Amino acid sequence: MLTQSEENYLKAIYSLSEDQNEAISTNLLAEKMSTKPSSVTDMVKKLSVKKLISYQKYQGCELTVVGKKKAIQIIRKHRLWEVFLVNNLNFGWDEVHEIAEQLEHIHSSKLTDHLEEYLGFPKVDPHGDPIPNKNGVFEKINKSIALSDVDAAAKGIVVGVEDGSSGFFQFLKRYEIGLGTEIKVVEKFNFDLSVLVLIDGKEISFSSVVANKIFIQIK
Amino acid sequence: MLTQSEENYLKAIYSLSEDQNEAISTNLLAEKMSTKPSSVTDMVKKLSVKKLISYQKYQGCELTVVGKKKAIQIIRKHRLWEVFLVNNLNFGWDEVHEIAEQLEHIHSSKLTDHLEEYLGFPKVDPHGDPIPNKNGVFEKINKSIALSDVDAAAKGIVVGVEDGSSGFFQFLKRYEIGLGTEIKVVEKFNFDLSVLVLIDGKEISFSSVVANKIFIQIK
DNA sequence: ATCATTTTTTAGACATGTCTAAAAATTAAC
DNA sequence: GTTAATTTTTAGACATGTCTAAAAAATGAT
Repeated sequence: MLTQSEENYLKAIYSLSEDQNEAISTNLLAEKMSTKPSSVTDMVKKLSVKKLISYQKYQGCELTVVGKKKAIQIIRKHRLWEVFLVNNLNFGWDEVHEIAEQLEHIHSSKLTDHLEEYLGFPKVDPHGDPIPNKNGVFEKINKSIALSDVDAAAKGIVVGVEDGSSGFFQFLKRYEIGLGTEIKVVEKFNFDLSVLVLIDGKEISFSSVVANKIFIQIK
Repeated sequence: MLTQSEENYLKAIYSLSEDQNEAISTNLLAEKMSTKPSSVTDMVKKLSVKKLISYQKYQGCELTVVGKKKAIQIIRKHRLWEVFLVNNLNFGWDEVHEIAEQLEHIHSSKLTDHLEEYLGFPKVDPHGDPIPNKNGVFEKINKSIALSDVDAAAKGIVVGVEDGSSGFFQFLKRYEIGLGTEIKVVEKFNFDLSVLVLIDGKEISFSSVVANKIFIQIK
């Protein structure tokens, strides 16, 4: 039986491994876990003994097949609980994360499976992230994301805009933006939350109001 | 924020306090918690510093008003989750305790309240135990219990029998047992799970099959 | 009222998961 | 390719919650 801390490390390693193919460095993992590198070294040794990760001194760590399965099962629980909280208990999608962080550590696969069935075998959670099935299988979905939430340098195509005033649609028309338009985020400005983007070779600055309403899918 | 261990101690002290009015002794609490008296002493000191219990060396402990409120809130969560597991997720009433022991430690009063509403403000859990409301108020219910589950020396009146074969009703008739009949449990035998009871001054031995089907309410 | 038994507490230990400070290994710079 | 900067590990510490063994207090017996 894994402790909550061990489970959280597995989840963090899994998450970081999605963004890069190499082994996860101690420092990177420490930052992700909001802890110190020395603490990470200790934990990484323990998980290595348990064969959940492979780890060589100074070489970072990687999930083993077993470790990856464990991580996916935790993510499965997290996302199923988020669906329950939003769909059944009327929580907003933005307030469920913290509670799901706790619920994901409940140990009972029967509970998870019954919950999944009760929810009607949902494919994605309220944030659009895919939910692994009982066997850990899930589809990699390129979910849409608001321009305001995209990291700088990201490139994608417009897959949706928030239904808004006709003024907003005029705006989109003026800049020749529609579904399928390719947008690249050049820079983001924190002082006013505006976003500088590149569309068809032209640089345009979007206010945060606009950036919140345009959704792109990153390729 | 209380740790799970602290919460479990509060719950145990509350539970023991229901059966007796005096302070809870260290040994009794140790047995309830399946731990050693020395561990209890340590924890009891900590809870005392936090003003959740009153404790004097060698004099046992008692919940303070604040401690009692915390304990009741944990029990509230436990019982609400049991209702959810049985009513919504199709668990049997006998397999939910362990899972509820985990769920009761999720920290979010909003979650508890939303869950309660979602379940339709149930008054009792699947075992017939009352569920405290948001303010910790609940009715003390003398719930019915099968003869097979009653402790020796308990006395009560029959409030129900499980619907069974006509042969069972013949049996009840033969012994002049019906709703309202007073039954006292004299002794229980583990080797065959039979129960020796006293009805209207006569001693009768019930097989476990029968004891499972007769429900009494203890006064 | 003293002695024996039981209960409870203390003292010291261990495991988990964290930290700081210092040492060691790796990587980068010239 | 040696030095400097960075990364990572080690060593030792601390808090939590547990334990064992021994001491202290309370209870019970005569």
